[in-house]
Amino acid sequence: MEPVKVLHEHNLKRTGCREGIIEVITRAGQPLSENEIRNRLSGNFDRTTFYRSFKTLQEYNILHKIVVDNQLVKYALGKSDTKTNSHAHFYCTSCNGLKCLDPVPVDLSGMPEGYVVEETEIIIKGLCSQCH
Amino acid sequence: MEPVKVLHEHNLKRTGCREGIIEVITRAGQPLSENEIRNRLSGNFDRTTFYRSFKTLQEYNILHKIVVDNQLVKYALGKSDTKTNSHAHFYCTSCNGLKCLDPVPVDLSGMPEGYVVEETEIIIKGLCSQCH
DNA sequence: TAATATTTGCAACATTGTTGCATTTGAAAT
DNA sequence: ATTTCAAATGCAACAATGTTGCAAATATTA
Repeated sequence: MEPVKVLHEHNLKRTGCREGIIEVITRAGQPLSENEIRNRLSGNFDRTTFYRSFKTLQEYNILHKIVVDNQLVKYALGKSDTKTNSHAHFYCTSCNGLKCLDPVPVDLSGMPEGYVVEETEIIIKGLCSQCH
Repeated sequence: MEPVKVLHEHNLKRTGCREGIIEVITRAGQPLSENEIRNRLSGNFDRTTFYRSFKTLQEYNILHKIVVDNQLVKYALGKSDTKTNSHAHFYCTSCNGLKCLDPVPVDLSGMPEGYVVEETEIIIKGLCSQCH
């Protein structure tokens, strides 16, 4: 969907930074890091503005954050989801690319007594089809 | 096992920082952050030394790093493992405690064509038995 | 005890992220 | 079209986590 529409639907102001982020990630078709996004954007935004935009867009489930090995952070469109069916992410250790996968079933029958599960996060590492 | 023995077994020099890290995490019985470790240690070590010790101990599979939501980093004893049976971690969103779980089966039958899986990481979030 | 390869501490720097505050701006109301 | 004002921005400063280079200190081995 058009970035403008997405923002309007959520009653968010239309700003260059927000629009740009959505558009760039949409066009790339895969999660991108802050730098990857910045390099693809025409406008020049302060880092604070970026982070505030990321935060807002995450709060409205317009995008979600993925962290691999800490220090490698990328952002993807859509909301991340929960519980036993986790929205998983694939990380290619060769090209550093990320890919959102369909939910991967996780067997939580072995959880210890008294623990309540609210959400699961899965990072699957390996080689993507390009790098294999 | 005694910290000294662990180090000796891997032909690592016995230093206060390495010994202390192993001992403190062993005693705590759960993964600890850099600060939690520092506060429990008697000696006062430079942050660089800490990180180099963590690195070495990880290379020798004496401990492993766990990252939650990026920015929350903790260290645990033992090696983290791989593939379809992932050594999972439970994160309590109330007390911020971490717990290493038994391997949790992950169904990777839905992986796209041409992708090679080398390792999976799972963070399960929720409430621990104390906080429930 | 002496030799030496490792480890340490310090300084500097990198990345990711947040907060406070004054200024600017998008969009609704007039 | 202009006014209004809450929301967004830019800047400066700071925090957490982590790395690199280099000289000084130290653990083990001979």
